[in-house]
Amino acid sequence: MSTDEPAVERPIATVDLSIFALFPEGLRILLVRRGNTPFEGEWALPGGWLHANEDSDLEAAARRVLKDKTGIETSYLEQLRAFGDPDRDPRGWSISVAYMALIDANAATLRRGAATLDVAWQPIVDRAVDHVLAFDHAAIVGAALERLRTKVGYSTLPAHLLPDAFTLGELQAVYERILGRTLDKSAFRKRIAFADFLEPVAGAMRRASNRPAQLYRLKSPGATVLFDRTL
Amino acid sequence: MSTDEPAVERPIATVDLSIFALFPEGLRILLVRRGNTPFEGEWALPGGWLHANEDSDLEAAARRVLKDKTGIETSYLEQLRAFGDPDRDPRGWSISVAYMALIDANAATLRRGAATLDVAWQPIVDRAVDHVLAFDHAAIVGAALERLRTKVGYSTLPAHLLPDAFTLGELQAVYERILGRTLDKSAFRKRIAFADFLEPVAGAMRRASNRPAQLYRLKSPGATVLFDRTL
DNA sequence: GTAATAGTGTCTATCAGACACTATTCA
DNA sequence: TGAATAGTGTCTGATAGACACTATTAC
Repeated sequence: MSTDEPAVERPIATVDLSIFALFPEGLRILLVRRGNTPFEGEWALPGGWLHANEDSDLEAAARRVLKDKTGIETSYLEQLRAFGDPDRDPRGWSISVAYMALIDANAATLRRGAATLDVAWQPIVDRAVDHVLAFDHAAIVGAALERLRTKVGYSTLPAHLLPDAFTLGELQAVYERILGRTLDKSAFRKRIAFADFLEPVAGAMRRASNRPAQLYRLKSPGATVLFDRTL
Repeated sequence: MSTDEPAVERPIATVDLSIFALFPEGLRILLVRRGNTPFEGEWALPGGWLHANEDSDLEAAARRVLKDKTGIETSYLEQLRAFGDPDRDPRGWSISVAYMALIDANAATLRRGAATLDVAWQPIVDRAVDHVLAFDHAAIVGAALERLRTKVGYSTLPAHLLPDAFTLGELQAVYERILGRTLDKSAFRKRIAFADFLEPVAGAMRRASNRPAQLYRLKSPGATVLFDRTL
């Protein structure tokens, strides 16, 4: 890092979030409709400027946005990467630090916010959103989906799309829906048992018109366990 | 992304590089000694401000820094992530977009540059640099080493630390030095053959006082192949 | 009983790692 | 010849996936 600060303006810097949740119809992403220029009226990722006096770092800014839009404070949140070039924002050279969050759809209470016309869960169809998005947000969503699909294959990440307690059958269904293929029940359970990241909730069972299923929760909700082989 | 631009100043934004190369004594990282405030006289990662009229995006800025310091244009370059908080730079809220580069030590010609007092390959000892570094660059180096060591286990990444043509024995030695353990020759070669990312250089052999070894090169120097299992 | 899902056991093809063996050069 | 590294073949323990089986509930 040199100190030859150029006379030109510093770049615009924002934090933008790809917040995913699983619905009965499939995977959805939280989008907002912009109430201000540029791209007024268009759909975009929730995000915003850094608040210099409020945000202690980039992740804190992302958590602030997540809480503002969904009310959720504890959730899986991971930085994807930074996107930056002179053209993605018509106001000039800009940097977006992109984050991905996974939440339980039932735990979120959407909040529109002052600067947005609308906020909604939009379906993911064919690995993309079926809307034109503001800025380069379509590319950011593409990178987030790529990361999600890749990481699902070798991590405990999908558990964050479920409520705190869930059955192994429900967890397997989440993996299958995101991977887009069926998994063998026996092999899946061996893998989960080996990874050793779940603990049974004592006495808690999911009851239906069949044999009841044991409920499990994450041993360490904050830690994501990586498998050493793909599923 | 909302448009409620605060009255406060936009953050400082820089690109900083962790450039690694393998020397006979071990892994080293390229550092510069700063010639300007803040942290004048201290060692830091090579990096700098975005050049609004010159850089077409963040990676172009990183490639510009890489070329300025080493003369190298083609190299493995990967964004780590962005680091940002109000305290890492005494001048105020700042963002560093961190990149990791791997180069062949013999291909680099170090260039000091106007704003730096010195530029040198510093050894990596115990997963860190044996110097106090400016800003939060020690944390960035730690993240780069973490990414390097993790990714080596399941990718073709170490090949970029070698010259264009190399033997399988040399490639195995690079994996072993970065992983810090020996690998079985037979298993290693089976893995490399399965990954199918090398091609023999016709007729080119490494000669010594033993059986000559076939030289190989990357089929696609730009693409990094990921294994589906760890080494 | 049936329907439905939970949960477990067994078999097998595959493969990573261990290890030994052959091959080819220089000195 | 010996030294050194290149390159290959064989065996074995571990295991992912296929598949069948048992278990337990509601109705």
